[in-house]
Amino acid sequence: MMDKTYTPEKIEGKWYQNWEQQGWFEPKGEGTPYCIMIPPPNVTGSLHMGHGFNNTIMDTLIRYQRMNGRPTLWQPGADHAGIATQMVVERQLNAEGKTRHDLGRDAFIDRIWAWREESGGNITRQLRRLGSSLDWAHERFTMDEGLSDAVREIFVRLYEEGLIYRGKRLVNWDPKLHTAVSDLEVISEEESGHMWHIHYPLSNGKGRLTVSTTRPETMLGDCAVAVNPEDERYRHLIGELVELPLTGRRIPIIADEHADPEFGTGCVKITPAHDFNDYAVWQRHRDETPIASQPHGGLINILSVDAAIRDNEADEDQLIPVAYIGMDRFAARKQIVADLEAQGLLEKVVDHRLPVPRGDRSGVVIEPFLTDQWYVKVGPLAKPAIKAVEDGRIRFVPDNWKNTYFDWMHNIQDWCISRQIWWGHRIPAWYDAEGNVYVGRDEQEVRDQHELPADYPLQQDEDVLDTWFSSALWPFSTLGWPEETDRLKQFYPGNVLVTGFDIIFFWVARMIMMGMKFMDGQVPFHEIYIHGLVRDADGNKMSKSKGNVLDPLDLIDGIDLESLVQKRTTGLMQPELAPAIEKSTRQHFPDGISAFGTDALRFTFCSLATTGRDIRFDLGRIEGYRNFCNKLWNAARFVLMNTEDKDCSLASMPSQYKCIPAQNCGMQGEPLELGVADRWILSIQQHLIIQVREAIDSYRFDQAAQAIYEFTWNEYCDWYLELCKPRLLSGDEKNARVVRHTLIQVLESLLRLAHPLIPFITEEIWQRVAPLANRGAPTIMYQPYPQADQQLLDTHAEAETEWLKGFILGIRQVRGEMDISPARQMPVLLSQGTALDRERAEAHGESLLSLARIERIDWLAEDDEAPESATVLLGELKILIPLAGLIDKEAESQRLARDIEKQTVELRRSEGKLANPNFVERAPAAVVEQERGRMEKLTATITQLQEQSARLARL
RNA sequence: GGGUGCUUAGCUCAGUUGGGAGAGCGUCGCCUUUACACGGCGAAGGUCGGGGGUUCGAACCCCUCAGCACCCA
Repeated sequence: MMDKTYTPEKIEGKWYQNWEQQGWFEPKGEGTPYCIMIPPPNVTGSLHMGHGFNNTIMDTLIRYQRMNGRPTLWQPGADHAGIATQMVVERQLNAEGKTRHDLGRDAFIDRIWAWREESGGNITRQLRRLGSSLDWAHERFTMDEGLSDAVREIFVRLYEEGLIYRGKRLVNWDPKLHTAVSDLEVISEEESGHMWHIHYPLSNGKGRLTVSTTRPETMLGDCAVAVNPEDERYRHLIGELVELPLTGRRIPIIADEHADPEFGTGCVKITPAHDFNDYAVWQRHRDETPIASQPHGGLINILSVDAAIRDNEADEDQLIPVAYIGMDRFAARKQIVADLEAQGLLEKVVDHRLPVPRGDRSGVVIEPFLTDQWYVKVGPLAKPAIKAVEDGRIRFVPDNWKNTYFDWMHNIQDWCISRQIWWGHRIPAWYDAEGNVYVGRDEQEVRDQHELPADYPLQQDEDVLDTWFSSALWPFSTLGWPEETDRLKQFYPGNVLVTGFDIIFFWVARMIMMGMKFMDGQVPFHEIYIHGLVRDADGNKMSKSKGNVLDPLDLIDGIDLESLVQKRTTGLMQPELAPAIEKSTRQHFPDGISAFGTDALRFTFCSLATTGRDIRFDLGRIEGYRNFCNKLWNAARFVLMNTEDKDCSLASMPSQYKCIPAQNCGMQGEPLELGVADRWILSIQQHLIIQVREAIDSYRFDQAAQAIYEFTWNEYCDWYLELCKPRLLSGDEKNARVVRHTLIQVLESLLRLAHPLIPFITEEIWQRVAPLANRGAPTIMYQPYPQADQQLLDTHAEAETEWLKGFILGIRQVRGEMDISPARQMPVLLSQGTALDRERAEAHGESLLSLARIERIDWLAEDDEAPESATVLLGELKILIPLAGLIDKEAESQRLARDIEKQTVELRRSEGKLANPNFVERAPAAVVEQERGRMEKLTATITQLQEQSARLARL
């Protein structure tokens, strides 16, 4: 006997272990391969709800295709998350009062590896708890040897082709982390600031120019003041010089389009080493003598790696005024503004909103900074990648995401790939004392290639590569590239990439570029399913600092309030946020979170997978789906109670269920005569199968989940099971056998149908149910996914069951509206009606008595006067429930009045439409016909109801 | 400034090529009926953001306004 209540924790762990131990997650079989590349989670982390969502979808697809008989590959892995990981370990060191420099590079990296050993397990444990059927034997990590080989190989090949170069450029510099970061790692948001208006006196003493700037401290590095060549106010000054305050330098006034006459004073200071726009201006003018003759050709860096004012170099004289040397950029700003004011050169300060760029990891203001960096020349790689999406070799789902992709790809900038950190793939470039650069797979190769003797001093580049560089190779590097492995042949290209829209630029586009470049122009995947991002119940993005993250495991296992508060408030980057987080946590989860189990969580994720961008995660939803699991569980419990150790007529399965006689279930092998209800449920299950397959094939997991839910609860449980009960109790063994047979068949295939979404509960129940259907097997995982059987479609049975439902619903409605207890049985009289009604009423007498709780059904003779009754109309048929102390006459007459009112409104609309000649003439005939039918039916119904109402009043 | 998306029941969301708006949760009423109270039965609840247009007919197509969200510069 099954437990009365579904308890996920009793089944989930056991099944996962079993599946994994049996090796069932590895690709098997001969068919067309199916492969999904996992978006590698970041080793520093633990999985959040977004991962849970993403993995549920991938696992559902994988399980679906596996059941369809295809060899499926879904390989786990993680990326090394250079900056994030290094930060985590550095924080640990800080707590010990050390820095990474105390340890040195090698010891520090050892330490990170050690840390990864313990933290990496966290993610894999979570993935397992989610039921992910990943091929664990082939887990990969971007820093493992094979993938590192791939990284070096690609770097060298791109370099040799001129697609990787080194250059001194302005980069986004993170002054806290001391590294360059790519454009994508900079988050620019509007913040409050100021606009300073500063006077720059003309060198000839005949007046001054006023520049406006949001960053006055950078003036120390100015090389010019630009005005718009069209600007009448300043045109005559072009070519003159101004005194750069505080520095004693003279800089030219130049003409450049960059100066916007509408903005501020129309005069812009040009600081090419500290502003991207100014750098561009400088590039346009650097050959002009007034610029070229300045220190460093006008490209004057004034900051240190910490974004403090730097010291002067030996040959610079006093380029940087000594007064400011060593001051942090913000302190320097204050001082410089004060000094300008003291000299009467500050005109005014106004409040100003401006976009401020911050590092996505460090949160500090990013500084445009002049450094040597490595770049990928992206243009040539982007071209074929754009074409692949244009001509449909790669398809976005939903389709319009391709526009986002095109937008970015058409305006793509060269990619800065070097990072000044230690954790990552070290750049395979070596330098000699002369400043020559040698790129190769390793130092020996470099020496061999360039005929450098072993004692010739070479120094490897200190920098490492952007993590996304290795992630971009993921679809082929994880399959063994550059070796030509069988896996690579079998599983590249993958079928679909499942991911959120937030990494289309970071990852998706780069994988396409690299994949096509190094896999002979073959795309890495054919479809990209872009899903929404999981947000909290209020629609806010989940983040550690907001303290609104949910751990999928806490939804599976449950967590009490105190532990949840604890979890959310420890290890915060900004500990001062803790009280607010605690408060809102207590408010949102006053009772903590109860245990819902993996299947409920997965079903919830599936049902949330609509085409929208935001997915609000509401506890009410998961609770509902936990209840669904319980419903399925109890339906199975009912079925098993009535079928185990009983004759289920295994010998005569309908077409798709052909099988051999079972040993453990007495069966006579007699032919089965399916009843209407049996044919009905089998028929609508075929519709369900079609629906679910279509839904999954088109990535509409919400529709798949909805259809399964609807069928299971509202058809199979609410109607079929209820219709079975009287038949099982009737004592008619032949009939009971048919019922048992159908109960089992429908449940068994329903379990297979639902398995990709809710793997655990389906496996658990299936193990008990399948033998009764003569399908016993070690796992449901490799059972065929149901296919609709046209022969089981039965429109007659469907129509007849609709009639039966209508009958029962009508009576229940009266009962409900009159607040009649279900315990109270009621007699029913039938009058009028067609021959078919009589036939059906006869055939379904028992079902009607049972489901509508009817005492007895009698037909009213034609000349008999009906007693005072409540009336339900079912087409021609009148169903009468004698009031007889059961129903208040007044209440019934009110009920009728309400009904007449409702129907009349409908009738008016219908009549109005048909009275419109345009409608009758222009609308399709079928629509007009439908409208006529509707009107006739309404008219008849209203007439009947009115008659009934009048009769009631008379009596 | 440019772009994308959203606005449907109290809440969260579905809604196929335009042909009488649905679900889950919540609410209200009746009920320990032998699978399930994580339940059963019934009910109430909507100017489909506002306005205009196309059409015999618009939640759906077009224009416009408003609000919200995100992306890019």
